Amino acid sequence: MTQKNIEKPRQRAPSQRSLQTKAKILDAAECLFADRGFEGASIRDIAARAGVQVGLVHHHGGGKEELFYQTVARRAGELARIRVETLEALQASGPLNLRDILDCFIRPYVTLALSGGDGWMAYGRLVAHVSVDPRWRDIAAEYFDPTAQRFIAEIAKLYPGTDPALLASGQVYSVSAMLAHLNSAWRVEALSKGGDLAQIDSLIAFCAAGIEAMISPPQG
Amino acid sequence: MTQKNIEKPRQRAPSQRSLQTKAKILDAAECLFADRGFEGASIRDIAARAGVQVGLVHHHGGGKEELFYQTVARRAGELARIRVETLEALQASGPLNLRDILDCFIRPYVTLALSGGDGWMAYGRLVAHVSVDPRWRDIAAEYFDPTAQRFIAEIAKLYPGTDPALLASGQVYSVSAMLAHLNSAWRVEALSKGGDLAQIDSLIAFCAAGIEAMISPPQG
DNA sequence: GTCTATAATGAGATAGAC
DNA sequence: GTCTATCTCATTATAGAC
Repeated sequence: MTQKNIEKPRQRAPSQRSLQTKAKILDAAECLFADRGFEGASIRDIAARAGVQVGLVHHHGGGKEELFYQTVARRAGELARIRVETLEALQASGPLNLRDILDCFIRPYVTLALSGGDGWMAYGRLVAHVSVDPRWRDIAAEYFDPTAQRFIAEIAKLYPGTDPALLASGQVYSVSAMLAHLNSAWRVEALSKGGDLAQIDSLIAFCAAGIEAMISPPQG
Repeated sequence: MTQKNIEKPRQRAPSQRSLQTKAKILDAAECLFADRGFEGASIRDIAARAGVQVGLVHHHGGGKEELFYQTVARRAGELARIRVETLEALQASGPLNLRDILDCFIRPYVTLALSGGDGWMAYGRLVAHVSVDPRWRDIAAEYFDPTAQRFIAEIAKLYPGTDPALLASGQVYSVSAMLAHLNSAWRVEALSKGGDLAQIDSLIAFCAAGIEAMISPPQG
């Protein structure tokens, strides 16, 4: 039943307590890396927040950089799976338009962030750090690019002959807007005193109309 | 002729050499803060890149956090001035539509980044850090919000009665897309092998159409 | 203003007992 | 696996000569 990657033969499975400890460490690392970035979060802060000893963070994390990778990787697989499953489920019900495809990409993530617990919300801030910093380009290439490529390919089917760079730009702009939607509520509030926050449908409408406008500019 | 802020009475104006040293320090800080974030860039790295001693960075910067503020502030005033002047110049020639207004906000920045020297390009990455991290909300409120408010107000004139939060969200999404345009060329390249990069007009089209779609959703 | 030198702290990482 | 204790190094910041 388990489909965990088995890289090396182990004597035995990790104990229940070990798994819990590792989860606590990843939870703490996720939150602190998200809030303060890689250098801004110290191993000691992470250990303190997880309620464990400093040495344990090294034992489970295998160094700070490796811990950062693990923190990003933990939810990346599940997110990619949900996105693709959502896409394929909707495709089974008929042909999709641009907005449908973007909806399958954006809505699962935003929904998880808003109702999947603090971890998923922090993960959005973490991904924002990864997206901004070329230093983490390997992480982005490994965990995010495959899904992004898949969705770009779906969009390309709708607009054959379109410059791939244009579609890629639209994807990148849309991801940045999605992350801003999740992470910049404080900015929106500062700029609009007293109004309600924009909802997810507005975000998806923004991205879909934006991509359409890029691809098919007004004639003349 | 000088319009520098004079906060305290000083014996004399700073020497030419002092100004050059301070500029070198701010240049180095700008680049390193932009690349590695606040904690990721050390005073020593900044001093080394500026070609000065560690003590001088403290002398001119007044501590690391104060140096970060100064680094953001240095170009913020000029950027805000150019944006508003561009807007008012275009307004003098006739009524503006949404795309015109966004053009006045986005194009000056992107143009400076692409042709105004390495400093302005690095500044885009620096602003991205400020925009992501609530820790710097005071900086954003002081240096970026007034201009953003001005442009939001102009857009609001075009769509009276629109929810202010919707306009603020559109502004935040647009800024995030603009920063992605400047900072995420590496991501676009990874997602579109070999194609040309999208140009600034595509970005503005993306933002304008996105905002229009948010404000006036398709009926039905 | 500039430079050298150093203080004071916090960082990541590890060793070894249990 | 977990914990305590420690090592080693880089960091910010400052003091004081020039």
